[in-house]
Amino acid sequence: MEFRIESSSRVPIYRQLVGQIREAVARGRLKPDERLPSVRDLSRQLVINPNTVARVYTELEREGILNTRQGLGVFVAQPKSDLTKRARKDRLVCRVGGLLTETVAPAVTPGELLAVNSER
Amino acid sequence: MEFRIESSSRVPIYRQLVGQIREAVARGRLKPDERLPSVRDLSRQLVINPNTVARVYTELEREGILNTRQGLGVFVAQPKSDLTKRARKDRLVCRVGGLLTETVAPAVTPGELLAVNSER
Amino acid sequence: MEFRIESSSRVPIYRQLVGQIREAVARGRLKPDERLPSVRDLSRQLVINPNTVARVYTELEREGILNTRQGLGVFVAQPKSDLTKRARKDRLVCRVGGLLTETVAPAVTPGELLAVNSER
Amino acid sequence: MEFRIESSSRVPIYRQLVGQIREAVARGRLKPDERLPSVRDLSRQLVINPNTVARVYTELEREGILNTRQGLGVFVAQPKSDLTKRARKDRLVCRVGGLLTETVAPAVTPGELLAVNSER
DNA sequence: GTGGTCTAGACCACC
DNA sequence: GTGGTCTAGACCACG
Repeated sequence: MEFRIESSSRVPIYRQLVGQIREAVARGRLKPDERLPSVRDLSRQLVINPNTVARVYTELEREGILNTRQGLGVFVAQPKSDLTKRARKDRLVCRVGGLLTETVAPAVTPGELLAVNSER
Repeated sequence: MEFRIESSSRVPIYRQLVGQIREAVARGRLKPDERLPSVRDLSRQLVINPNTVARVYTELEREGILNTRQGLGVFVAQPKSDLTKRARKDRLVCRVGGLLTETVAPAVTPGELLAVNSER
Repeated sequence: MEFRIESSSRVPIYRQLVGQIREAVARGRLKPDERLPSVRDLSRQLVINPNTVARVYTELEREGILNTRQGLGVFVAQPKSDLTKRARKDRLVCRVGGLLTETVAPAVTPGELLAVNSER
Repeated sequence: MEFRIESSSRVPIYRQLVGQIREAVARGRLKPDERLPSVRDLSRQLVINPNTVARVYTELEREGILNTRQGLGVFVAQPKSDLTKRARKDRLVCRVGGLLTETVAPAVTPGELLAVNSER
């Protein structure tokens, strides 16, 4: 499993990582009980501060996506309840709606939106 | 035209205002050549610093959404050229795509996305 | 003789007018001893503040391009010496050079520059 | 890399700085991924307010010339796409054209223009 | 009156 | 340490 950091992005590094791990878990690229790289390894690999990686793991543990086992490492947690999935979906729907109004010229047809979705 | 600032929000004041004005222009609640409140008036009304309002106007002017006329005030700009519209659309499509992967939930159907769009 | 003000421009109105009159005189569209519109007429025509027009005439009079005859109006002055022409040319050469470095990507060929010049 | 502020100039400090950095990047004196002085350092060096430096960096980032990495500093961005280069070129050609008519002196020969270009 | 620029100094998020 | 945001208050150019 590989992660990528875009240092030119305005999105904080820790948020980029959180997002990528969340996505990997959701898509099954990271499976329950699979072990993640250690804080030190991942920080060296991405050339970022170890504190930043630690923060990412902590945050995802609070969300219930990861859990740490003392002395063993950080692991993917068991799948969550449907309730959480529902919450995530609502959040997405809300944010997309926000984007649509934020952009002044919404000359985007439904078809184009779907094309973006299906490409991914 | 009224604006609201939520000081409890984590979103910077100036970004809240930028968003509201952008949206108002996009929705036609603010029309081309319409004058916006003066920097001083709006800052008094929202109880924020005049510099913060000035920053908002400056940023929106750089985006081509507003333009200022020295000594007269700040006005809604004429709609942009198709070229710029194209650029905005590309930006939107790209950001929506990013959202779709960032958010874990693939449990959103195309129909739901469109519903969000049509509501607005 | 007609003048045009672009209110969306960041260039101050009075500077736009000064430039247009200077150009008109230089190109011979306004000839020596020709009378310009009165301050009040021109301000009404352009829908700008009379003070602004007055400032323009004052500035051009200081430059020796116009002169006012009390009770009669403002007129185009007699042609200037070559020394002033030389000074203007130097100014232009300097400003074009500045533009060329200011723009980050000077992917403009000499031929293109000349094309701009000849079109006008 | 050194910057100079002329406080006697009518050009705002932040615009002087923006121009110098833009030029340095264009000329290759500042190379992609090179780090610029921190806001605090540069403000101390030039004896100006940190906010003014921050404004410069913010503006250049919006232009895509710089990008900031949280907690690390501000860096020269990678060269832009051809599309953007094209836009810049168009802008330049347009502005040069404007200069040519604004300035009264048509007494500049094509050869002189080119001389300015090649000197730089 | 309008916006534009600058300073001084504060607090915050991120690394 | 880094940049980002906000406030307070000053002075200037423009209309």
